[in-house]
Amino acid sequence: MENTHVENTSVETGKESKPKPPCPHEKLVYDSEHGEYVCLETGEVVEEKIIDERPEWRAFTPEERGRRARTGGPLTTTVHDMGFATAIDYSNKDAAGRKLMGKRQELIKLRKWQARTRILTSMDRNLAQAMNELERLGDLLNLPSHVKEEAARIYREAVEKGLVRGRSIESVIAAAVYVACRELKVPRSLDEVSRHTRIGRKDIARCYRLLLRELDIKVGTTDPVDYVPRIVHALGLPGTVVKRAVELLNVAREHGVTGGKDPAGLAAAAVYVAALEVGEKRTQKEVAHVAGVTEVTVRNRYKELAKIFGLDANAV
DNA sequence: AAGACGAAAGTGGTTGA
DNA sequence: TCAACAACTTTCGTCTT
Repeated sequence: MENTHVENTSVETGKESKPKPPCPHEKLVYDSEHGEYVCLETGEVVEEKIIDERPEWRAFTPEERGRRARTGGPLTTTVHDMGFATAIDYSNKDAAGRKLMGKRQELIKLRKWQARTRILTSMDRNLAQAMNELERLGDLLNLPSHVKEEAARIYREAVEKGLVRGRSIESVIAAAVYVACRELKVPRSLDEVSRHTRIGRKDIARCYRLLLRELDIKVGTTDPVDYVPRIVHALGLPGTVVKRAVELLNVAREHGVTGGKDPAGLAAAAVYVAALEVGEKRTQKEVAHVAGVTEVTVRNRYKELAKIFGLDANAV
């Protein structure tokens, strides 16, 4: 990674060097597998520790309870009532610990209403269940929290428009997750999403299209570039490979060979070539495996890339 | 022996009548 | 709704390292 800096600056010094920041981080790509942002200019990992905004739900023992650093629920849309919930407990004390003076009857009545209104409408009930499912699915897919938030927002909107009626919560949630991934450029394939649900890819795809249409959401076609960091990382390759692979993909796009092709396959081939170039060879099979395509597809894309760049075995 | 390459047949999804 | 179609996969054989 460091060499890249050196390379860059030494090239740039041609035009009278003012000390630029080593990496402006203008083009960042999210490596969702590891919760990192990777800079396309330098391949540098920008931020590794994404803050975990999830609540600290669990405290099984009194000691654990004491150790919980944060208080209060997170104010997020992934909690069905936005995190606003008041509980009237059974100690008959108010928040300051003073005894509540009202008649017992009154308190009992209050509690009853509280229980009744906490999950007020069927919509709230639906959302509560959906958020549960979203949390589960999000964990299995290693989704960063902002994606889950977006999925939650989409789902909420879907419910409000009555799109869930007649469909299973699970399938709409899965579709919402998929939409959020596409929107936020966190590459997850339809297959990956469906693998963790009981819903087939077909149903999810149908719901996905429905959401796009009904909620008027636009998602760009998947950019192969988005897959690159994930593949590179999975292969344990240096960040320079990311940079090079992205360059290759951009040139390839200009030559118009990327249309209609599986983006994962394209990314895989680019990574394969880039790895070869930096002398960190990986087999086609390895690359294909982590990219979720077959060896043959990698090969075909590779052939097309090779034609453009006129590279035979050499060419560094 | 393992990887790279290519041909041929099969599969799931999209498109256009 | 059906057929044509393109892209991808599976399978298998051959060549190279």
